[in-house]
Amino acid sequence: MAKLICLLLSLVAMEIDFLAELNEPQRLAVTQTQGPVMIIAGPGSGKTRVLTYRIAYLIKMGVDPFKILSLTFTNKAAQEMRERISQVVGSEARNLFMGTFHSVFARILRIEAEKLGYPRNFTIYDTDDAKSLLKSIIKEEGLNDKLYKPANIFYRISSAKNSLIGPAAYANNVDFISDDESAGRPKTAELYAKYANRCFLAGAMDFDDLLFKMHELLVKFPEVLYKYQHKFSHLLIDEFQDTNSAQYDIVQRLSAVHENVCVVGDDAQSIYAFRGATIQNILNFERDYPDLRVFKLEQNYRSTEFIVNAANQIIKNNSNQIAKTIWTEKNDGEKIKIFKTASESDEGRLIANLIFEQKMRNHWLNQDFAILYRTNSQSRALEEALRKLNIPYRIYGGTSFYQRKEVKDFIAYMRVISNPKDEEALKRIINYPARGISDNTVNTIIVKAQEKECSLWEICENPEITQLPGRALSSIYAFVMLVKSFRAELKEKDAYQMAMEIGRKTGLVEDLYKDKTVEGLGRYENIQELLNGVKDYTTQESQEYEEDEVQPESDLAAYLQQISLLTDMDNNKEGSNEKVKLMTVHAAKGLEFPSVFVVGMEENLFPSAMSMSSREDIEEERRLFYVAITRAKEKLTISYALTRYKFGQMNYQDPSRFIEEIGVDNAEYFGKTAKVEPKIESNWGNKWDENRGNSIFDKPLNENKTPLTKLNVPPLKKVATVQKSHVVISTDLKDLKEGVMVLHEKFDKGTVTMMEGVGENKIATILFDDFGQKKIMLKFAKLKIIEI
DNA sequence: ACGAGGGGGGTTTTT
DNA sequence: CCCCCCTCGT
Repeated sequence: MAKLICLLLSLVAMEIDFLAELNEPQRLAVTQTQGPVMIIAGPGSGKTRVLTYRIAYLIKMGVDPFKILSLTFTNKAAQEMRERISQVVGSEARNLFMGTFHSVFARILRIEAEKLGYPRNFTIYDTDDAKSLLKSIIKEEGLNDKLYKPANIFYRISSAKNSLIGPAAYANNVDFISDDESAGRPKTAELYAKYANRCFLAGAMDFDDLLFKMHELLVKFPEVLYKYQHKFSHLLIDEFQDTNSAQYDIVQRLSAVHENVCVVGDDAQSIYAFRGATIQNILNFERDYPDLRVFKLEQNYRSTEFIVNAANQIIKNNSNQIAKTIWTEKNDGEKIKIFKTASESDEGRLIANLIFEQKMRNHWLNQDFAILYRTNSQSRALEEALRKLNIPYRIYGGTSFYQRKEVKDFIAYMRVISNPKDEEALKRIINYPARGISDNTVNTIIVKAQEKECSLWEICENPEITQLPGRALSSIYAFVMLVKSFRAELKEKDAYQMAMEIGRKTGLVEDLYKDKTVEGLGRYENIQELLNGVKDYTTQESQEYEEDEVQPESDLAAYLQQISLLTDMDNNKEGSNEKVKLMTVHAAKGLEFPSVFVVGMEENLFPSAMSMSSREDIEEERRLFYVAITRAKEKLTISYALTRYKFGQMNYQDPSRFIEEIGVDNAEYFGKTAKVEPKIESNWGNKWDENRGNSIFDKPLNENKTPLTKLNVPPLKKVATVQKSHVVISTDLKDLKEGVMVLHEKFDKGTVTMMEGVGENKIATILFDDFGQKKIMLKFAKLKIIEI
């Protein structure tokens, strides 16, 4: 009785808590626990809070956490949500089934794999593995690898899988086939079939297979479908606008019995169409669930008024959207600052200075800042500038830790030991470290495996049938023995012990240890880090789940599956909490920062040149910009550069069309001219012709091959006199080795003198000011003196 | 078997 | 420019 009262009291207390913290639509979205629910949630509208409370509420209402499946976009989001829920409901939160689509399905597939003919410890091929396999298939088929590029074929296969089209269906699919034919790649369907078969023989699934095979599992095995339909009584899907048709199909199937499915999304923030995501899912959802309750969260708690206004201004240029108006009560903010800079490095310096200044003025910390860009390669110039001001930063995304060569090699050993059929891993290590198995031998094994329709490993176990010479055979025997000796220990050892064993027996760690070069040291440290990671994983797993029904999964296969789905975002590196964060806009989805910098707002960069062929493309880029600016809570700074290097070639840039869309009332403009011009006059080159005194640019660039370090001073040539209101784009002498371009306003007056002949493939230029003191050196040929 | 050096190709975003 | 791949030399 007392217990019941307690429960009631806590329910009441909780209800009050919820009511206090949630606004009306949020509260409705939380408490509508039965039946299909769709929450359209604008940026900063408390979407995560609603999801968190909804799950907590479900648990408090007596739903078993084991029966709740919550699919998020990143593992980190899941982890954070789990923590927040456990603050409300306690340790029960641990039993929630939470994670990304990919990781949750991988977990289920691990349990059910054998039904599909896969081993339980199947490997997950990452994109590199997949492309490498495709590359060898293309080669084996004797196809022209200029025409059949692995990346391209991979993309085709990926799109097919995301539309639930298997190899057989692909071969009969009019759209796919006609596209391939007109692209001159009629063999694509065949390659798809071969690829799928090879993956199967290798006991491997790629990322898309995790969805595709999950779907197959539910379709082919009604008892499995039944099992999971009843296991999960409540489904929650975050970032629904970024799900693809395969994901939607699976969600529909899983929720078909109870229809307790809650999707949360924002059509205006859909930015993953390129990997099959479709807003159509949101529209279909209304069609497929007539009883659907829809809630719109339109109040933004994150950003100040100017930012929200600008966001609304921008998104209204898109034709395709669900009507909603985001509003905020925070009306005391400052305007968005828009900076025009001369070059990429100038932009970097500006941002670094602004961060420095804002830190001082507002007593903000490094972690309050984020710099967002369209492409990963843009981080370089920013890094340089931040480093010069000693501002600690951390880059998210880009080449992940697990993709480094030495790490991949080490992991390949673990993969082969866990699943010897894993072809890609086997190929990596079969002769690494060198053990006398040549490329030719490996090719013979591949051919034989093809012939026998089996994995490479099975050939290695019986290498006699290849009729290879005795020397090669004995090398293979030795290799097989090595792997088998590891496998024998698999049962009694956890992942960490196995990893240590591998490091010792293969000599991998020792080899790296011996290498005392800087790179070698780095590689050694990476392996150490990897081993630490394995250790953390094993201890964590066994501790956390000790008293629970959940099985500890600290074995090698589980570890491997987990890391292959880990993103850089999930990686909480030491000290990254005190750093400025650099990432692509895509990676910033779902995050927020007090001060946000959106850099490189130039036409052909953002929007990307690759995404301007259709209205849909442009609209996705616009949504991406919308996502970018709505990350900012208080300060938003946008910048663009007038020049940018691309393949070592300097190009003049136009400001992004999106800058205009912000609206002049929401922004202040800074830079060389006071106002942002919608179009920059393209007369950059003309003035030059008038001013230049000779034609050093006409000479072939690679005429002089003196290395940069041997800096001689050839005779000077007077080229031009800079007049007032001219701008010289040049390079600081100290920046020479990095080739950083700067805009020098100081050169209001002065003589520009140039010389040629320094640096490989480059023409260097030296500028003197009138006082003959400051020397500024140009590394690049394309000096321009322009009038503003 | 490995490295240096030439040649060619790429230019988006990611689970 | 940068990175990958191929070749050729040791």
